[in-house]
Amino acid sequence: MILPESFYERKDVVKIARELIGKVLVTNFDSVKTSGIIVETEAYAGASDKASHAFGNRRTNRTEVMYAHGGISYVYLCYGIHHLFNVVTNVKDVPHAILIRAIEPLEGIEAMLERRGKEKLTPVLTAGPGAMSMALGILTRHTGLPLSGPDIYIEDRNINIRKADIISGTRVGVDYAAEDALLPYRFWLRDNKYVSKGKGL
DNA sequence: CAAACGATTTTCT
DNA sequence: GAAAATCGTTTGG
Repeated sequence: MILPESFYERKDVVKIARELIGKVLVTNFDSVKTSGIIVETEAYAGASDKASHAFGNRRTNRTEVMYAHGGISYVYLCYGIHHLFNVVTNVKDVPHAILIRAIEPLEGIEAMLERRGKEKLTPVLTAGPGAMSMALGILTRHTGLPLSGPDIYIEDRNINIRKADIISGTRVGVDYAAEDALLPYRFWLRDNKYVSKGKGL
């Protein structure tokens, strides 16, 4: 089933980030369906999180969509090249978001290989937020779309994930956030080949 | 209006 | 392991 809006509108962004592990992210652009199991996420707790674009309730054109109610997408262009896909959570005016960092490919692998210019299926295809977005065809113009479909949505397919296999740790690429860079806001599946290496660890 | 920078990935040494 | 690629957003004049 497709996750309902009530799933995203809860107030504990870290808990939602953990629960997204094992769910299935699906995109359906231009009649091409691609999907994968979410194996890595990071929580960004808005106003109180120095690593978040919305730290201190900073409000700009770019971050505006984070202040909407939960259940929509937030896509941000990083380093002028990479499109990073986030899920907006919590209620209106609370800018929480979850970065989806990696998936394990399920459907539309051929299309993903073509989008990435690859020939063989390797973890590099979708390990890492920029690579994953490109494989799924996600662009900045897809920001603000509802995650209830039809273009993009997240499903619960009752994939069995053992709680003990969900590992938490520090986030990647946010060293500048001082003490907030130490928070255990990153979650991933133990021993999964598609989890990005990040910089540390 | 001009300048600096980033929630990254790829490629070269 | 180190450095480049590359552009929208943000910030300062």
